[in-house]
Amino acid sequence: MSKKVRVRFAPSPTGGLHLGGVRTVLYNYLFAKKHDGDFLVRIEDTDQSRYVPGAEEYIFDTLKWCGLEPDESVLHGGNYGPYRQSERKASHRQYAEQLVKDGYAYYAFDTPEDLEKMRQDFKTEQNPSPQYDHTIRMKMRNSLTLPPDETEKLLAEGTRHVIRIKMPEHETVSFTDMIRGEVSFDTSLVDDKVLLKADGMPTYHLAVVVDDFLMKISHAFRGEEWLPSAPVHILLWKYLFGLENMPQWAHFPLILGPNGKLSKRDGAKYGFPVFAMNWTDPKTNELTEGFKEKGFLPEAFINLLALLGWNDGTEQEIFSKEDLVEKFSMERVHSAGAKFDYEKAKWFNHEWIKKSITYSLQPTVKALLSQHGIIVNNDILLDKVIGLVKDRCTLLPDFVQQSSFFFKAPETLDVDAVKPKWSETKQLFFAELTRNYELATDWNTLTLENNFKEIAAVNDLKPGELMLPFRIMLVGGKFGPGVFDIAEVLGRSETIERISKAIKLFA
RNA sequence: GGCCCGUUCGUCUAAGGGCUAGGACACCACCCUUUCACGGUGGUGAUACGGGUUCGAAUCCCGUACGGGCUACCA
Repeated sequence: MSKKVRVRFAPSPTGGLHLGGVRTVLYNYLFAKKHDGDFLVRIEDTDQSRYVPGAEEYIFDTLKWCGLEPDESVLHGGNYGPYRQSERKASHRQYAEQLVKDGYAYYAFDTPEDLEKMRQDFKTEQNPSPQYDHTIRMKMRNSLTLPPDETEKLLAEGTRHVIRIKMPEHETVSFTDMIRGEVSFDTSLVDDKVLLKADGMPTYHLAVVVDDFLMKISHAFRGEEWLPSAPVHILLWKYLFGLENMPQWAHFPLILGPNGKLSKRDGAKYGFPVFAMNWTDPKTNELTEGFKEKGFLPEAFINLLALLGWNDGTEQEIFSKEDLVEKFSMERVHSAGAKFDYEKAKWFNHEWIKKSITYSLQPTVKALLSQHGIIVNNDILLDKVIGLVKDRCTLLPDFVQQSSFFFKAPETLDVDAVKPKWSETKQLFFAELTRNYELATDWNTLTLENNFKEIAAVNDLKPGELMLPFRIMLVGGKFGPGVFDIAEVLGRSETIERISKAIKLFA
């Protein structure tokens, strides 16, 4: 039941899942599946003040859409719950107390005002943001500076306090990152991070270590922004559970926007989505567009995300989820950040639409068309249409423009494209074509085209000059598949009707 | 400021001491197509800079510059 590889993804329910977040899940998922391990999701909801209602559900919806459903989570059960960090409160406190007892941590009674004062007092030009570290902890109000009986008294009275880790003064902490190799830190430069907050909730630092231990996590992967706090986590593992039980770490590079770190704002600013799915912040009512709603296929989305910072060493770029599981390797993940390129993202989607089987696109296209007032009940027809137009659709909504005219005569025709070159002979040609099509024994692309060209030849007209008008008659504009293909799908009566109506319009 | 991570075409990247630094997106040209696309062929375009090590460096080492992250009782 418990497998060798257990990885977990731990989002905080404070907003939508952006590109970097989804890529982190993806890589976690791929690694777990590749090694036939378990993929867990734990929710980091220990910060009540930043908790956003609905965000947790949103996260699971996103995972579902991407096809990255966890084996164990709040929703999926399992043997290592609870999967909401806030539900582990008691257990976390106990570990923090243990650290104090062992001399690796201490109680601190400083109020927020005290901390603010400290930052002001010790601020210099060389050090604009002084930390609560070994150089100043002996100047603060904590169980290191207070006499033991006073500490006891304060605790007994229920004075608000936190528990901080006591960073060693001069030690080098190092670990091997699966992507970066050996990374080391001087502990004297790291501050005494809060482990347990005044409200009894653990901070991420304590929670990630305790939970990973309890959940028997073998590999812990997260974004590069966590690298600076890694020494704290390494030390906690050493103090609490032993380094030999510590998971292997990997820190993924960041995904960058056009101007540095990719932000929510970049989406609106540069016109591309940054979240997997639409996310409306209930606090501000601000909408951040999603790839799903923009018209991306989930397969394309995870494909493009996977390739943003990883490749298999060959020239292959299109990977299905199964391919990715098979080919993925942590060693080939880049260490440098990758700038997101929307043009390339769209290319991936285009490739996936082209390679999609027509019937798999049916429900999506049907829904899209019905949003535009076109109800399709002929699946065979729809299938033909999708097959005809999918090569020219980059985003899913392109299907609307590319295929509505098959189901509904165009409301306006691009008359200007025809009129300047319209003539009596051309009008006569189309009248004759109509009669011919009415009587044609076969109704297929080939016959339609042959008859068309024959009549043109008889009337001493170049087919080329007639194709555009014909297209405008059927489609309304200068786009779409081959005209005779369109006519075939449209059927005899519809084709003839559109020609007749248009002739009057052009005259 | 300090600490950490990073630096190959505009962008994503290949090449982990050895032939003209390869591919993809985008862009340009041509072909195909009497629409728009798809497709095909070709083109422009990169090893941040300076030192080492070496017969030989994009690749290893050092420095500089630049970019990013962290520096909360947020994750």
